[in-house]
Amino acid sequence: MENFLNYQCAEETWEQRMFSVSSYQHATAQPAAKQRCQANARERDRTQNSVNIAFNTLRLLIPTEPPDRKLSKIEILRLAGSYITHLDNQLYTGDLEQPCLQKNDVTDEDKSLCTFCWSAVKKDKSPPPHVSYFKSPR
DNA sequence: TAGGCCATCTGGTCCT
DNA sequence: AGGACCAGATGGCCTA
Repeated sequence: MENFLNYQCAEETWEQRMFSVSSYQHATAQPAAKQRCQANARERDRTQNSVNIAFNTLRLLIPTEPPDRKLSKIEILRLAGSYITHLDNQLYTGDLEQPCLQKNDVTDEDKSLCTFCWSAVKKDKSPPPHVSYFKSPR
């Protein structure tokens, strides 16, 4: 029974899927299978319409270069955190003209500049080749 | 080809 | 009881 329920049903209705199993299984497992497919559909809908939209909404708030740069979900989360830190630094110093400095202990002169300040500072010139925009720690 | 990323399925837990 | 939420497993796609 467990094996029978362990199937994919994204592309077909549960009734369609029922035709591919034995009549015994069909007769005994139909209600459970239907419930499972309904639960799958709800979960699919939740992922697509709640989780992914939330990620997309968050993505729109993160400045990148280029603006439409593709970000993975983990990058969105990490950069959102970095961006909040960046805004917090600017709020703390009260000086929006001065680039905020990262609070971590990086020694490289280039890397001591906040990732998001790079965006403002380097708008007219490209960054050094060893510094990529919005690096995410991996 | 290995690794990263993603969508989907699944079963468990919690909530209403 | 049924739905929402969550995390693990799995398989497909893409890229270096």
